[in-house]
Amino acid sequence: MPEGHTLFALARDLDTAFAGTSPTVTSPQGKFAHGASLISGTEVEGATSWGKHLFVDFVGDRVLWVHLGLIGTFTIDTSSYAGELPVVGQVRCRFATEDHVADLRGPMVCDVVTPEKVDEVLGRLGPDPLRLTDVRSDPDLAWTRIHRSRKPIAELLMDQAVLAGVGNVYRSEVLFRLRVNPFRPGTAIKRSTWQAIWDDLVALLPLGVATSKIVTIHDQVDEVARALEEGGDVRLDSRDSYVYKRAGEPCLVCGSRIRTEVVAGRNLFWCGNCQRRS
DNA sequence: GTTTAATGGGTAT
DNA sequence: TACCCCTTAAACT
Repeated sequence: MPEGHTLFALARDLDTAFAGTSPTVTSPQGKFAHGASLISGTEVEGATSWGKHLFVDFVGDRVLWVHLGLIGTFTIDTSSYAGELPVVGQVRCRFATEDHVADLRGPMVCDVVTPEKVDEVLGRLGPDPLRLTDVRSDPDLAWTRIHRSRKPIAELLMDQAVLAGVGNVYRSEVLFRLRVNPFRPGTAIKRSTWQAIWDDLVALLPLGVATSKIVTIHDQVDEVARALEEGGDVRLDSRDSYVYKRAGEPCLVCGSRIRTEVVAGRNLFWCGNCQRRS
């Protein structure tokens, strides 16, 4: 269930759990047996993410490269019996120390690679709104591709070479929040509109990291942002969206029926009445 | 019990 | 554009 916020939080949590340790790495399911043997017992230097890609750095220039795809999960268990945690289901890769067990299931990519390969992967990815401090995360890099492309903006937002980390929920929701017509070609999008989309993602994704939910409804965004500023507990029970998965229901703003159509291979949701901006 | 959808993306046609 | 892969839970029969 991964968009960029999920991977960012996962990298942070893996880093906390395993950096400086030398976990036993196995492949209970067997499909990663060789890769696991290459890194098992080696010290973890740290874990980072870019967009939907996760990298776990090991001493000795070996990197575990993971992409969860549509259905992958990577869960960390910190129970006191973690070292004896039974294997449930198809576990491609397990990290285990005395204190923690992390199980990877259903990834699209799980490979041991070199730092050079990581650079190659990063080179194919656009700016990540969660990595603002990195020089590679310049929104102008995305703009260069967007304003030259005749593809609809709803498709461009999903293109990881344009923008890294946005998936099917954030694209529908951010386009609604900014009232942008999802079918406008990149060539028709105003620069100020792109800047507004980027700025909104920069604001929204950290809320996703903090809550493990995609928060886009304005009231909830305000509530979570305030809680974060105050450093308090960030809790959010409901999981609402303006348009995502609400086909046929009334728009929360104008009451029109929310529409849906497959764009870039996934179900796009939008309000035809509210979203007219270019 | 079987089918489908799911916050993804690569490769072939 | 179509097909394929990966896993799981919910929606079907």
